[in-house]
Amino acid sequence: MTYTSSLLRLLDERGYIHQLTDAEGLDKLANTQVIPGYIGFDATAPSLHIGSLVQIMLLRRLQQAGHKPVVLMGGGTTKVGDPSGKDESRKLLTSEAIDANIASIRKVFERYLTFGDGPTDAVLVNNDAWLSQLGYVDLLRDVGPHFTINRMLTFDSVKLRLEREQPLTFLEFNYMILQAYDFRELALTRDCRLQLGGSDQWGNIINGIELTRRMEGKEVFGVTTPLLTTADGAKMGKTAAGAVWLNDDALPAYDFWQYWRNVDDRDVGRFLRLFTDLPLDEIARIEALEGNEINAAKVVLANEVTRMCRGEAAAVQAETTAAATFAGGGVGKALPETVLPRAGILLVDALYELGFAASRGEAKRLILGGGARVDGEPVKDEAFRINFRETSEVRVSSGKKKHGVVRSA
RNA sequence: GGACAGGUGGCCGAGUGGUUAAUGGCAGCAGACUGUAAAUCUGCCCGCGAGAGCGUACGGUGGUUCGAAUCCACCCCUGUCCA
Repeated sequence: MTYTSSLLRLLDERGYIHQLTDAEGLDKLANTQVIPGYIGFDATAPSLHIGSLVQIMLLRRLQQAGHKPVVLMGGGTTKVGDPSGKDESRKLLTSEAIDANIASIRKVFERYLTFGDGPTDAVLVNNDAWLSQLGYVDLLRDVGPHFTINRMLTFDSVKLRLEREQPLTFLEFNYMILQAYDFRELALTRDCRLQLGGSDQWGNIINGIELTRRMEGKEVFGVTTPLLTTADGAKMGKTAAGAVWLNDDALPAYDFWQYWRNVDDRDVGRFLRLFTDLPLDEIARIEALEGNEINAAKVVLANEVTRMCRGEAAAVQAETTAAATFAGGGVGKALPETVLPRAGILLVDALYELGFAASRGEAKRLILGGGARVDGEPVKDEAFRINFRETSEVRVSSGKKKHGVVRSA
């Protein structure tokens, strides 16, 4: 359908919409009032990674379209553990750790959203505030009648575990109930009318909608985004070094920039629409570039996303460093760096210290496999020592993409 | 509580007494080709050690044996069915 509200038009044309519960109803509502809409985020780590970036951008779009973003931090649900997260060891975090995580994660949201007390200003809430107040019997009586086990068993997260014959604890089984309760709570206390989320959250969102309707007689809506995979089918955001974290202190800006610079050709246009504020006609123009020229679009993508997430200075420095490193064969400021004693050090140790190899053995194999370079020259001798005769800094590379600097002490 | 089936390296999954640091696949890293892309082909893929080698590893603990992921005992965990 064609939407009349600026909100749904914006989301639609930039590729955020996978499913929505009542397109017409939501479209109408978006035209008549400011809609507080929320998305839930996990608080198990001190930083979110780019797997959550669509969701963050979604809240940003909500605000851009004149509505109110509500960031729901799952401080309470974190204590229970999401069963869809495979069988991850749900280590029990202390309340202090969870609070610290939330404070850290908030910093990223502040780059994407405007917080405050105004009608369309973003707010951040923690579901621990209400979940930890719940009494078991009360909860059972209030919420229990609205869920049937029959239905709960049909949920993918549950079905998957059962089919794979993996354990699903009762604790985890309750996760969906608490999530549904969140929607009802936010609808009641903050007049939240909309929950957004990834397509894997569809079931949870529906549960919340149903529960809110049954308990409060209130109509609320849900929107999901397509599950974001890279063009070759992998889940987004995992690299060798681990997740692509959003927080500065979790991943250097240079590496963050490089992630975007290296996306698959086929992903460039989609990512530009989702993750940058560039106008659509501009995106259409640069994503049409072919062959080698598509690289220019990737640089734009990297610059825009890094600027938004890490700030202007970080983006500029990352680009400068990349240019110097790849085009000039030189050394840029933002490369990883390690300082080692003057007396000639083993290349093996340098690779290890720079984080290009997880162990010295791995570093050796890298050298023997022909992947190590010193100042651009391949080195195949695993006993190679770096000497600082001429200069006090040497460029050490693992493969063609990972570069670092070794300085003499 | 009982019967049966299971627990192997990041994941999946072979292996039922020795030549097994453990077949194969996925993921990952590197090389070639390229455009810091994709696809393809090749090599690597527990740790320490220059090396010979040493250490650690097949749920846990003991045991049998010259020798165990493989056999035995007990325990823990998971699944299915029964009570």
